[in-house]
Amino acid sequence: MNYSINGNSIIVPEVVVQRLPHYLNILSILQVEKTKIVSSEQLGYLAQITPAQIRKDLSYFGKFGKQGKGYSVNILVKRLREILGVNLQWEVCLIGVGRLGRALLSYPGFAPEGFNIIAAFDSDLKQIGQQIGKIKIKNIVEIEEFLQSSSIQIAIVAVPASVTKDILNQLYHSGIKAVLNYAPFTPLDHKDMIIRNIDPVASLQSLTYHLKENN
Amino acid sequence: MNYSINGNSIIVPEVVVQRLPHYLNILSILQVEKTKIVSSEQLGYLAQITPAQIRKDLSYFGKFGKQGKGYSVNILVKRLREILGVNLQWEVCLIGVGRLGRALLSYPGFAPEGFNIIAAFDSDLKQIGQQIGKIKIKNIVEIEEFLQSSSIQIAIVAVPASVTKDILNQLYHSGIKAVLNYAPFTPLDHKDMIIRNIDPVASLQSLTYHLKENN
DNA sequence: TAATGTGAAAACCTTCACAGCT
DNA sequence: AGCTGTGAAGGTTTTCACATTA
Repeated sequence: MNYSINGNSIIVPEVVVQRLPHYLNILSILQVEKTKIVSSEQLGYLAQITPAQIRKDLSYFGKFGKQGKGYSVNILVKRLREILGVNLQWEVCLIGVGRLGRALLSYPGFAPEGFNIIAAFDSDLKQIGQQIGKIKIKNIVEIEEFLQSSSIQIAIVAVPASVTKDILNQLYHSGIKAVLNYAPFTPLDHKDMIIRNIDPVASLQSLTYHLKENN
Repeated sequence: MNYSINGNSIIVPEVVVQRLPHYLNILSILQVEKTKIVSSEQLGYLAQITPAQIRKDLSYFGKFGKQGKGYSVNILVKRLREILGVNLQWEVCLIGVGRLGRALLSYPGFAPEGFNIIAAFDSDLKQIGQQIGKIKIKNIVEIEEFLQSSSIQIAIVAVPASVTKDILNQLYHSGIKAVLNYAPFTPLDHKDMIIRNIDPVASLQSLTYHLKENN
């Protein structure tokens, strides 16, 4: 993915982008603890990443440190939030309000980070019309129309495996640009719609590989 | 991580191990559809991975295909399940029975894959003693003793950020070898305890990077 | 003939090591 | 004096391309 400094577009490896939230997370804790300055050495220790890696990662986006001193925690937090786009508020819609979807609706971790679920959809007639907190569950068939009159770019998908592919296609055609997908992985290559999969079973399966005796 | 073929130990890159559940997932679907043979080309198309990558990945573990033909779906499923250790049943304990923990307890996706949550722990006195399905919630202080008289190697952690580090240390000292961690990332380097983090906020934050205008 | 299995090449990512700045 | 920022080196992962085999 590109990042431009002074009009020069630079390719930032995706692995680097995915480490930034982790840095930000640790820096935010330091900020709460009123730490003013942090070196790549200290940050590396806290993040379990080599100091060189941290400096290199940050260097893709500019020069944020002071040589001989380190990084200002406040400045680095501010800049990382800008880089990630987390300084903005993001409206998100939720697809699927089963057990998992409901847990996500009431998950208190999204809003403080600027992610606000403002609409929820399902296909189950028993669910449609129900009120959960501030949100009234809408019929999935209305989603395309709804998204056309909104600026939502992000969807969280928590639907059964059997309908995931259809839902993702529908979201794509409705203009959704990014998906956090809790359904078991559905490979789909809509370039210009980015999907992050959360699949606990796959994670467990790669853990058991390491637990087996005969490996 | 090592894998031995005919007594020769081979280093398998961790990225490779983490792709295997994905292959297995797609192959299982093919199996249900009664597909008998699949080529790396077809599998690659379905998995959105290059055919060469798939062949290379599989070659770390042996020769499963027939030249000129492709791979037998049944054989490949069987072998991948053995390689991942998913042909076995795994007992798992859950730490934290808040909203998320309860959703995980009733998540129907674990058991069919051989992951059985057989105990749950919390520190909240209101929760302790409660019965959820077949499971009675135990006091977290009893966990070390409990684990010593069991063969559980895997824990799923769904506790508040503030106590995650303590819990992970406690699990480590109780002999837990693998953790699926839903709490915001806690860097900790206990070699010989493997941690997989699931952090939806971090995932969303790396998505918004790509959605910003000025990148 | 068609597709695997695999060395070798290419691409990518991490670490090193030090010039340069404060 | 101390730590950043960064080319260059080193290591890892992916892709290529073809010999091999059913």
